[in-house]
Amino acid sequence: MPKRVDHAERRSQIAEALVRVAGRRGLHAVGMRDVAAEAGVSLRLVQYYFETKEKLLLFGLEHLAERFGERATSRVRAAGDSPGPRAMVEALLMAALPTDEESRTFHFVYTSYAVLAVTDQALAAQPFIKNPDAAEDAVTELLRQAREADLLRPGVDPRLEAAGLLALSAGLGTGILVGQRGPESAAAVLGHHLDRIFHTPGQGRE
Amino acid sequence: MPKRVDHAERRSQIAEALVRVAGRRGLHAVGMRDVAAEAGVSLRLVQYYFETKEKLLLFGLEHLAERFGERATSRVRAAGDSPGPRAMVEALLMAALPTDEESRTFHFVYTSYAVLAVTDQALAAQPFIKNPDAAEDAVTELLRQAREADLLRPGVDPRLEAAGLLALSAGLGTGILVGQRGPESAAAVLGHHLDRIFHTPGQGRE
DNA sequence: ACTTTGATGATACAGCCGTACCAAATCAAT
DNA sequence: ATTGATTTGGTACGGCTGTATCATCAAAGT
Repeated sequence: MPKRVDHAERRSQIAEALVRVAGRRGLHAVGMRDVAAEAGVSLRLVQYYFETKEKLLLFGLEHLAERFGERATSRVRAAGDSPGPRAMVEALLMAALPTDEESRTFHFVYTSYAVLAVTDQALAAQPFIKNPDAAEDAVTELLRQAREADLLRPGVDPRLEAAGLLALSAGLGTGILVGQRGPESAAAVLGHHLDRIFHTPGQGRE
Repeated sequence: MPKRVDHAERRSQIAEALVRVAGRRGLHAVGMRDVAAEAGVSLRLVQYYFETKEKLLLFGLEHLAERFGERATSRVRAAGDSPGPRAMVEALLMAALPTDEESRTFHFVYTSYAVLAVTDQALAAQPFIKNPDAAEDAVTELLRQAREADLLRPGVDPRLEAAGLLALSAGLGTGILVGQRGPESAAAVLGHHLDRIFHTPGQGRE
């Protein structure tokens, strides 16, 4: 048979081009031609791999979520060989904050998707419930493990705190995005709440 | 002289039409023709009061912020004749949560504006820094008053907690918006954090 | 080597968008 | 009644959008 090209990789390349241009000019302002130009291919090729724009956007969202997942796990691994629950939770939440350019793009484009998803059923279907729910489950589980290891202050409800931490991180993130708050300030607030939940290793009281 | 019409009121009527249709179909999908139809006027009239779409959007944002301010103060007043700081803070934060249709529209359209503002300098200029900063100042001041009245648990930093509460409320709000979380769940998380900050009136411990 | 199949490029089509222009009503106050 | 602000209607222009059509080019297997 003819030419062999890895379809999945081509689609990923195009999807990353979509994310890049969306991060620069906003998702609402992204056209097929922009994506094609950013990816360095022809408009026709974008249509060839994604027949319609809706499918492109959908795949772009999946790709974005996947890339963020990789980033998050990479951050967690960078926290040490066998990081404690606190370090893992902190790495997880900090990875979601738009501090550097990559995470800023991620947060921005993802929020744009979220806004679109409110009125677009096709977008809302999968990721915007399943994805944060998974994160909440993960953090909840980490807090449970921490509680068993007696790393938490007494009276801490893992599920409630996990939900709060994630919502807090999201809110701080958009605060940074719109320029209301600096990354340091957001990190300080987040750190304060982690201190509130976790015992400080060395001392009993802060 | 000819017909006397209150320009400010007409502009407000059109702006509310903009908010309504934006709440239904999304801000990105709003056109001048849609606004005109929703307001029950001609397209020409919309151009008459707002020469350009950008000015219409700008005024729509100001109008939205103003309307939300009124709603918030009304909610605070509804909390009682002389509500305690906790009731005021709670009313403030709860007013921002998209529970009923009105607040849902507000939160949705406002978030849409925030996303637009990231790439649109004209939109970002005023409201997205000044506005939340004012809210943070207000909550901070309320917490300070509460601390002086010995209503807070020891070791509470008003500014830090105010920033956290507002970011938390914003994050929970978008969580509700995208369908990840119910209003009750969000209210529970928020209430938990208020309990954490404020003393429960009757008892020393929860 | 050639054909088949995949990949690519250029062009064109409707359709909607914001904006603009023109002409004609409508109505209150002088 | 004249004046002038207000409102409406129609109509049209570029420009952009997503999508479709046509033709072409490259490679792999019988």
